[in-house]
Amino acid sequence: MAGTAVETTPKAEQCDVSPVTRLPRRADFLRVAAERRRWAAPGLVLQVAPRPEPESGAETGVRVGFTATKKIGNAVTRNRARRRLRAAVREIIPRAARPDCDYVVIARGATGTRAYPKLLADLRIALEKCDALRPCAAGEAP
RNA sequence: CCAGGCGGCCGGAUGGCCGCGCGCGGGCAAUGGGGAAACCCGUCCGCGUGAGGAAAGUCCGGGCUCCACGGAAGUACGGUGCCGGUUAACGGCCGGCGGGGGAAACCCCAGGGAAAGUGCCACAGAAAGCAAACCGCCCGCCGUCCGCGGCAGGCAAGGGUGAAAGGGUGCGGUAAGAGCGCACCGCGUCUCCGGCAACGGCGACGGCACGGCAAACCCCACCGGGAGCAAGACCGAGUAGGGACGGCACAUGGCGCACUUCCGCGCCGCCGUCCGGGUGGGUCGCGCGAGGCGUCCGGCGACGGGCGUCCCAGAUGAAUGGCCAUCCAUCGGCGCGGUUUCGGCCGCGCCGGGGACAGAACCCGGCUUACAGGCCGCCUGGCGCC
RNA sequence: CGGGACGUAGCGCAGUCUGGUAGCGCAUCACACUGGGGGUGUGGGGGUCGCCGGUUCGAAUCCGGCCGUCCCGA
Repeated sequence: MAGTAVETTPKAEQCDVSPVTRLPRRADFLRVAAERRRWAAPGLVLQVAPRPEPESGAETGVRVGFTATKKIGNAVTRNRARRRLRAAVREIIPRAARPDCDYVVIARGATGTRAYPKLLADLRIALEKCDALRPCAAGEAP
């Protein structure tokens, strides 16, 4: 499924990839959570909020933050969950997500053990359910 | 070969695709982007480098940083606790000593003081700490239904209670008994000897006087200022109810320096100038160190010293990864072969499972706890063979 | 990073300082009162005292080490 995006060269012209940066501040996490646009999949929870307009107008692409709480395990478990989510996000978000939003991905207990293709599917479905699919990529959804 | 004990070490490997942090070099992007500013930053390529033995728990000890701090004596509080050594230091470690366990190798022990004092020892038991006598034993006298009973004394062997009952075992001794006498053991005191010491040993004397609990209060000896990298420093915007400095005013009082005493010190009100708080703003602190490895010397050892060599993570919503393949170690099942002390063990093949505990956050020395599996060395005991 | 509290019956708590018997309320069970339910009364059952060691004759209690939960401060 990663191959489909690579092969669609003509589409890539109109649907170019957005650069992904991290969301580092607690205030941003709170703002995204307050928006209450969220979807819980078996492997992850996704929260979405429109990015506040930077008046200078320079878009920096989508911003993504990760959360792994103590509830899902010790430090090793949390690190592994966050790294898998990071890998999944890198594979999906730049092409499939609306570029004018901020995202927070929260790890769940199954994040570390869920089969990777299913984790990718979880993220796609969550984007769709949160109405955060990139318009031109909507038809590409499985 | 089997069983056991001790010490040390390792803790998956190789490859493919796609990525991350930091450092260095080069190209492109510049009149560049974000931001109030300090300050931070792109993209492409190459090279280097990137978690642990416990990085964990945060139980001790230090370095470092800031704060506090005048001195003396005593008190309080907390910790440690056989002796000697080691160390920057320790509650760690090493070597001894003593006690306990084990057939042995070896293992375990908060192991100072109970004749400084206070307290406790439930239940049971006559009696629980100071000597005493419930059943009992015995001489004498009296009575007698000849079983024994009473009185006056002597005794603590035996019984019984208990975790513990005023030394233990044996012989002698006696009316019965008793360290009453003797031997051995234990205990105490003293002399001498060995040892730096803890302690051990020989001997003499004592004739049992000294129950246990100090992880009960306590006594003795020694140690201890407080806080922690969110320490702290600088930069930026920028304020007063805070601070510093200068001037004026000023007490007899109040507060503070753990407590007390003595001496000592600081602060309090007004004006001016400068600084200054929060907002988890930014940068530094932030990796050459009680450092790693090798080797030689001293030491039983912990450890110390010399020489050579290496530079070895620095994130901050937090890099060190995601996915996959093969191999190896290994586990379960089946089959075949070998061996056996009939419990098993070893080798080969096939199928399936499948990587333990766990992630640096200022650094270091320990301790404690978790951990699939494996390797090496030494020691003790048993069996077999030569 | 620093500090503190708690863990005892199904639930909520005493007992721990000062060591020897684990107790109270609710719930639960049986019986009685009632035509039945509720309610009341009487009686009963139920606890590895978070786990592992140590001290002691004896540990829920004292000491040490682990585990878990919660709460403060910076």
